[in-house]
Amino acid sequence: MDAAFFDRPAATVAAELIGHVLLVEGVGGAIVETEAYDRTDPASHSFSGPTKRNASMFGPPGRAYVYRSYGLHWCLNLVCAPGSAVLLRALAPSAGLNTMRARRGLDDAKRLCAGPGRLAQALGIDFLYDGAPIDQAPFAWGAPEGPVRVAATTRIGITKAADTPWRFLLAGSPFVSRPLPRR
DNA sequence: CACCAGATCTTCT
DNA sequence: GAAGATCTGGTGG
Repeated sequence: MDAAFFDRPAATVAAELIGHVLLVEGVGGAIVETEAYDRTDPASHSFSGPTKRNASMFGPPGRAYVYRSYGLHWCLNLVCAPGSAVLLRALAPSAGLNTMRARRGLDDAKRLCAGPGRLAQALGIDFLYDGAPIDQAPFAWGAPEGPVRVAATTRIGITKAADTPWRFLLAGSPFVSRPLPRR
């Protein structure tokens, strides 16, 4: 998993990331839910051009873009082709469970990393990680451990481009933030 | 389980 | 001023 992997359209990377294991300081698990945002996407932070907040999205691929959501949560993105990024929305926790439980003040593994704010809190992500290279320590990657079935659906919590099917999840996973809609 | 308010930062109007 | 890539704890069915 080197920087070149991320130097492609965000939707491609978002789909391929499903099932890969991500660890930060040895804490994490398999990615089960992602969303893609790009430069031409009205829902994206990068749509209106660079700002102080989104500067990382316009920097080199393979870095982190961390922003504050609703004034209190951190959200972790992986920067892809210029102006695009993948939002990490959920993990299936497998390493450092007790660390995540302590950070989240919660026992239930199904809710430890189910949602972008929860995931960032469980992994100890904050603004200090903004711009950090994700192909180096403290980040570590592992290949999917079995067959991966990826489902695509619409993204959550947005009003613009609400019909764009750029949310990807591991079919049948109990660790996603919200289940795949019926039909 | 559905709905709702509150917390409170960054950008844009 | 208002809206937003959210989460939590409350109330009510």
